[in-house]
Amino acid sequence: MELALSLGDTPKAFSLFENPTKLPNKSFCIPLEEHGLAEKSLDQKIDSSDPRPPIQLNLLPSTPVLRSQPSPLLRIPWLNSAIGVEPARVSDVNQFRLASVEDTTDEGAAVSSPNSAASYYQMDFSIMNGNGDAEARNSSREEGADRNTSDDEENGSTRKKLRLSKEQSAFLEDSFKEHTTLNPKQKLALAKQLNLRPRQVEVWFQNRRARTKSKQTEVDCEYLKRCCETLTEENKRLQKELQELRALKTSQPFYMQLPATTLTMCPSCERVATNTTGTTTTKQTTSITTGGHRQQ
DNA sequence: GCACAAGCACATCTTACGTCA
DNA sequence: TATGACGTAAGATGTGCTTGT
Repeated sequence: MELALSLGDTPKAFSLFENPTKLPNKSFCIPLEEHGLAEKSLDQKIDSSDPRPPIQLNLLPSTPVLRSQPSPLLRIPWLNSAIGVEPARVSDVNQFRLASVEDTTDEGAAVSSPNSAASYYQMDFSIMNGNGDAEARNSSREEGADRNTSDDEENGSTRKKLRLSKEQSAFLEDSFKEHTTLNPKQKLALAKQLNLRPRQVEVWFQNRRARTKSKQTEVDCEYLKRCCETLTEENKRLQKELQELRALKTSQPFYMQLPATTLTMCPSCERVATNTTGTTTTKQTTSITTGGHRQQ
């Protein structure tokens, strides 16, 4: 039995899954919501009056979302049961990647820049923004688009960072919910739809994945902490029980000949063992010496 | 096998924005 | 109320790795 726990980024440690992108879609996850760690920014971005359902992050430890960083924690069933977490099944959210792609370079995007008359946006987000702040943001975004066509060094001004409008962010979030990586066509389509450069969309998705992973790491840490606490308690309890049994054995040697009244489960192999004096029988027919189970 | 391009993760920088004294 | 310091979120950039051609 191969146990592998990780705090953070140790993808190499999980030899069971060399290529996470080929993992089955039955992975478990620790929903952030359960841990009260749902992204604050997400909450901020999604207006409470927004009729759309709240965006739920499927932060899958093993989804293709973060292809090199599968979180293995919830592959350990006894850990889940130990801390009382009922893992949620999730569906694959990123099943498609088109093999043939068209040109998606930013140069290509420049053709459909916001200032291009040939652009055919499906949604005019500059119109959708109803407040002056958003308008300012859009104007700054257009400055960004202008910067795309003219070098920063050209005007010598410091770059002005754009802030995506609520609508743009919500739209990107929705897209992210559907697929956390973009193929070039999707990237282009999103960029056109949102009046952004493809590079911006790409960067947004990269950052989003990174922050999702960061949050997932937080969740994993919390999860491991709880596991550790639970196991420590269990260890204490078992040590105490062992001491009592030893004391009993020395004081009442004949008592131990009686059959045990409790069943114990080996946490490593999950086999139920009936303990009697001097013998241990498992309820499974397979060898109990495998999988790290130590016969006592 | 090598070169190249594309895409990604990751670390980091930079800027906008909210909070608080 | 205005303001400056501070922290945080998020957009942007650079770098190295992987993968496909």
